[in-house]
Amino acid sequence: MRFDSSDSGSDSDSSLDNVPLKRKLSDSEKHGLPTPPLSNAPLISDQRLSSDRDDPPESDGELDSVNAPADSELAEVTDGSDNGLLDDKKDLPNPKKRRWTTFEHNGVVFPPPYKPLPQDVKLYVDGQPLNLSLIAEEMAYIYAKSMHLSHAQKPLFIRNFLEDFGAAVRDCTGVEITSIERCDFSKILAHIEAQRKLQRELPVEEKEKVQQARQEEVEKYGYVYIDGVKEPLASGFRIEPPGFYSGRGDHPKLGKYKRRLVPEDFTLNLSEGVKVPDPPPGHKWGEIVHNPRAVWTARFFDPLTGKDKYVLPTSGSTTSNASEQKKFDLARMLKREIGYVRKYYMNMLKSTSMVEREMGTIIYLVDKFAFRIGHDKHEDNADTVGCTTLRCEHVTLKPPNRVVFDFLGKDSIRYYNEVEVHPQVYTNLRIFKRAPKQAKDTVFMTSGMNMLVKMNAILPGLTPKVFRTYNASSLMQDLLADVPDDLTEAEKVERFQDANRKVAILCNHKKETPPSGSLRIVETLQHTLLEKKWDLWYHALELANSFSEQAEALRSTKPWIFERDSELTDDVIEEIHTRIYEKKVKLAYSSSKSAAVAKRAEAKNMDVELYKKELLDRQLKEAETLKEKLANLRMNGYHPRKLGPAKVNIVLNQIKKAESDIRKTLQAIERKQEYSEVALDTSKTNYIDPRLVVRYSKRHNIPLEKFLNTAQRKKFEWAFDSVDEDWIF
DNA sequence: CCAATCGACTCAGAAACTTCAAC
DNA sequence: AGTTGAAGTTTCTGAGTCGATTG
Repeated sequence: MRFDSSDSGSDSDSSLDNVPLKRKLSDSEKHGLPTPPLSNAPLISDQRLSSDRDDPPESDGELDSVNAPADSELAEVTDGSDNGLLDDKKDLPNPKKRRWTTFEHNGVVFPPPYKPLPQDVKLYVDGQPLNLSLIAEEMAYIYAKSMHLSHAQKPLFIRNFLEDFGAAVRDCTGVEITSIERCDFSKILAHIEAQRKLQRELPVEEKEKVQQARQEEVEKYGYVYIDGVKEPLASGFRIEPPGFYSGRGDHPKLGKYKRRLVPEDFTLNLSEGVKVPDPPPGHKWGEIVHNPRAVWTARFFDPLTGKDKYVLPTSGSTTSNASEQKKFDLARMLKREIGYVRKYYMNMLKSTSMVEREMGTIIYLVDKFAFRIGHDKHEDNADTVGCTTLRCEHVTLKPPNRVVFDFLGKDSIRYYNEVEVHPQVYTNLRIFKRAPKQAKDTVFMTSGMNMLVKMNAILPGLTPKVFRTYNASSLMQDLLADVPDDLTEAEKVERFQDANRKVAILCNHKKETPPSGSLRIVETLQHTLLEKKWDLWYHALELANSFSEQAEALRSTKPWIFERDSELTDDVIEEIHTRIYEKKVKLAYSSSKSAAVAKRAEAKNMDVELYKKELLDRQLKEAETLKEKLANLRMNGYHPRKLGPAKVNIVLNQIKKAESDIRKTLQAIERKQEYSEVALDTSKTNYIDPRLVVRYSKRHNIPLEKFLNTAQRKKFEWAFDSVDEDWIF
């Protein structure tokens, strides 16, 4: 037992009194026992770093079995005079360091100016057309373009929109708009639709011209030359047009107007002596700076959010590749040290210092559930939380050691998970939840910033995010290792996707699902399923009617086959029958038109048209006969004709086929649904070490294209060569 | 000194756009 | 054989993290 039983689960925990009310680290707490001294002295010896097979035992990732490190062991790791991680830290991007000597680019692309609507296209308020100022009209136009989107339906969005748009309308017309219902955008909407249609129907060569112009724009503005090397920029070099704020979740500023940006809003970053790009005529750049410690080319202050926005090099650029690789190598470093790190924070869990105890608990959660750390944020943001900002209402305790987490995380994506935690973690959570709180009802007092300091003290370079990367990549590696060699390529691709999906679930990456049943493919599958269920039941009835040995045998082994599925109501069966009939008719028409039929006619030396017609007639007749037969079955209560002994085996096979079809269809539906809410791309692009993908591809000799799309392959080019099929994360 | 804020970067899902394939 | 919807891909910009700076 790692923890004193008197400590865990006991109400008499006297250290409760020590719960500090301030998010503040006193010196003694920071260095509180029983954790090792946390000076800047390196913690990790060379030997520990160089060997990844040396880790203290862990039972398949279960923390519960991790023992606290013996003092001697800690002493040993504390003693190391040289620290590989620390060395590595020297290579981390050092913001004080110069990143370039020459830094040259052509500035940014502004969106085209607003083109006024034709005279006869107006906004109507209370049935009256309004003569809007250019700016008010532009707002109306932009709103009309996106009014169908779901976030634009939210009352908050409409309220904020009406506030800003209403002011603009009042300024130019004196009309007060008090509700959106009084506004009629239909004329503008129709105009937008007409424009779109025009765009769609543009001749091919015109479309190509547009494409080419866009390409030239990319060539001119889409790159920065860092020390003479051409590096691609993220799409932000195209400046965002005016719009209405589209924050996620319940963001207080949803629907507020974002005005058009002008060159005066921008700061450009360039090296001294290079040509400053010409601002658009009649304008000046806000500021020109020479900041060699940063790689952004342009920046503007967004007055709505109060934050700076940057134009930066994008994936595939040298700087991005380097930090990408650094990120994964740091995560690999954590993998090698994870035994040590886990012991360390498991030790903290029962510290007499409440701050230490909190921090241990936080690291446990970050490690085990891949939570983001969470930082304090300003109130006029959506109410989302990370680990250190969890409030008591987000954490429900269920004795003896189950916990339900239910909160909105980044992008207001809901995290819901009921889990088992280590008993000590459970005890700690109970103490923290019960402790008297200041204004905010947060579970923990420690801030995310304090956690950064703490983690860096445990392992230089370690941050909360590293746990996410490490756990994602590590899980991916384990899951891929389980894939046997003798599967087909398709199966191996599927296994890769399944692994990818499990990683995405760990990271809680989600996507909006289309309303259930709206997917045609799911509907078809559901129909197929019902059809197969009908098949099964019908053939079972036939078999039962044979009074054969086989029927009796089946009745004793699989009695359920003879039972009518609860979904097969009379109405449903009638629908199934209609579909079967319609399908047959459709098939008749399409097959009679096929080239194969024409060929057959020629082979028989018959008139093709005549042959086709005869065939069609025959098949249509068959369809009618089937229809009647099915109708009769329904009418007389599903009594198929008596089955002769010769047919028994045929029907048995049909039953077998129906059974397997049902199984396959159910699997297909399940797979479809399982994938419908999970976003695979985010983890593939940001958390799974691309070298794992390359290794899998090489090991099973499957082209990389099956796993990564064009953009991802470009992004991960740096990983292609360094990896063989034995590479280990 | 240290908590709050700033600056610069990575991560994120929705929507738009493009291509593909099934009727 | 053209339409239509789904799947794949790109664009867009918002929302985090985290190291440095500041008051």
